[in-house]
Amino acid sequence: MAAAAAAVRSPRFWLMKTEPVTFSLDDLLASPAQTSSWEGVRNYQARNLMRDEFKLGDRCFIYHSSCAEPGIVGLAEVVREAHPDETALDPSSAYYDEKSFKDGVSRWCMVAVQARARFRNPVLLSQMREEPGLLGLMVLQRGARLSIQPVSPAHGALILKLGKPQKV
DNA sequence: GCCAACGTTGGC
DNA sequence: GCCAACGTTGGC
Repeated sequence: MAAAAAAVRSPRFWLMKTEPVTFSLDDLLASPAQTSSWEGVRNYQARNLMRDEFKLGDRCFIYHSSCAEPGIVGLAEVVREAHPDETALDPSSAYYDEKSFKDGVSRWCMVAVQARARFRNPVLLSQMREEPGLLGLMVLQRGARLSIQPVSPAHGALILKLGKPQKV
C-alpha cells in the first residue's frame, strides 16, 4: 500500500509584530534574498505558535508597532520552519537568555520569512478599528500583546484587499 | 500552588 | 510620559 499522502492544509495567515526602529519591512527587503530569521521571540505562546503551527508557505502580515502609525505594512512568507534561535546562546546578543538552555540547547526557536509584498495602502491600526469586517481580529483586542498572532482566512483576505499589496 | 511585586508591551 | 494589560519571578 502506498504511503498516505502528506496531510496538506491551506496556507494560514499570521500577524508578526515588529518595532520598525529595530526591524522594519524595509530591513526585511534589504536582507539577503529579502529573507530574515524572526529572532528574539521570548514568549512561550508566541514560540509555541511558531514551533507548532507555522508551515512553509504560510503568509505573515508584517505589523509595525510602537511607532507613529502602527499598522500592517506588508506581507512575508514562511520559507523555513522552526529551528533553534541561536541568539539566545550569544552573550553579545540583545536576545541572549542564559536561563533558556539546557545541555546547550535553547528552548527558544524562530522561523525564517521572505518578503512578498509591500502594501500600497498600509492598513493602519486606526483604520482596522473602523472596519466591521475585522471584528475579532486579535491585534484589535485590548491588551493583545502577543507578538505572533493567528489571523483567520476571512480577516487575512480582507487585509490583503485593503492593503493593495505590491509584489516585491 | 498561591499571589504580590515587578518588568515589559504598546497604544495613546 | 501615562497607564492598562499581562507575563514572569520568587517568597512562602
